[in-house]
Amino acid sequence: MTALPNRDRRAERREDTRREILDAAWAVARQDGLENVTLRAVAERVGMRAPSLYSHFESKNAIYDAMFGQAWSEYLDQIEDLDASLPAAPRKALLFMLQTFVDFCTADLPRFQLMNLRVVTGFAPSPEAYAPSLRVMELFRRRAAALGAPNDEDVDLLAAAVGGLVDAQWSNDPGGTRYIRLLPRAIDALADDLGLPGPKLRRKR
Amino acid sequence: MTALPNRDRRAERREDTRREILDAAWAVARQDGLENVTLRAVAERVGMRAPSLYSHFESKNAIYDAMFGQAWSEYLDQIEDLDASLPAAPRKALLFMLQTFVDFCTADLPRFQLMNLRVVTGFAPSPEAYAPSLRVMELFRRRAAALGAPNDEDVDLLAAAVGGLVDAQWSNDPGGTRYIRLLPRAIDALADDLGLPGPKLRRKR
DNA sequence: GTCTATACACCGATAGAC
DNA sequence: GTCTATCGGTGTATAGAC
Repeated sequence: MTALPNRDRRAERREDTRREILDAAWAVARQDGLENVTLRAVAERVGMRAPSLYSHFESKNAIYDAMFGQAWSEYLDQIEDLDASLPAAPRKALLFMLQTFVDFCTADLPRFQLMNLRVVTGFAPSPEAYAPSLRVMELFRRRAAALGAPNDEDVDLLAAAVGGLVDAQWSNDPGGTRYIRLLPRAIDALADDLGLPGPKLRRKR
Repeated sequence: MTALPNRDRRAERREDTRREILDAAWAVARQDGLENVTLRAVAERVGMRAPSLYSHFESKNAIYDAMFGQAWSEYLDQIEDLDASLPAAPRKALLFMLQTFVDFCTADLPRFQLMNLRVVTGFAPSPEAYAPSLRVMELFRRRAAALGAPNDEDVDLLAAAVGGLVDAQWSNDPGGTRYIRLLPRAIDALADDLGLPGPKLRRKR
């Protein structure tokens, strides 16, 4: 009976290659647009021929799928250990949380398109890739409940409104702040409606 | 000196053909998805070969452009003569206006994607096609001002939030009402923030 | 297992005959 | 104005070298 190595070096290398391919895909997406990602362009960036990618991903949509999961996981990592640094005031805490999402989404257009819009037709995230986005939503619900907004509908409305602000920002004023600067006002309005304690984030006009 | 006919029959026929092509493009978009529209599929539907479309549109993006303008014009027509039938209560009037937009956007996914999202990369609407969407926004601002919301920022926030609701509806619960049913609550919250007179659309929890 | 070479069917677009 | 023929590109599939 031979001893098994305690690390599977082959699997590690495989995982490295997969990550390298995904990095290349992100780079191409940022340069040429999310749906202008081509297997040939990705392959060239990692020093391969296009068909070789099929040794690591079973299709182009599988690459999109992995990118989708990667993006949400990255955001999840960023907010997971944030409980300690949340402000005490409920509205400020809400703003802080949502602002991290807005910042994350406005920093990278193809990432936002992949995470929040259904830009790539024929692509629907697999349950596995969808999981981290559900965890984000769950975490958000838990924190909102702790702040005094226990209702799922409230969180849905807030999430949809924030997504709408980011989308409008990218669509109508890319690089500017015309829409996303309205986030504090949106939170105040909703918080008032929910009966969340003050103080208000913005002065009333 | 020969008399000119008072109608340019040739131009009329040309316009008819253009409209026929656009109708076919919408049909393909609804069947196969907005970005799976191919010139060959559109041409087949109108009984042509693909290259013949170039006699009527200078590129595929020009077809998208015309569709974009068509969609917004259609919505503009629908709401232009609505002043008379608006409810008297400000919040009800606001809800009525926004509900027409939500209904219009939830009725047809490719149309919504073309109007509100930037799904087709490399496509940006021409100034000419963009005009009717600006007229819709202008009309909306005018009516909101008449209802007591004269500030551009308020209208921006409301528009972005409504767009977010529709997008979340299509992305996470297509065919359902989970998000769009929150419209009255969203309006109440914003209206309270703006100091718009009641009565409220929804009972407070 | 990993990669290359090659092929296929499709895409948007153009040239030129009629 | 519509056609055929064709171009360079695409995603995808498979055979086979190593």
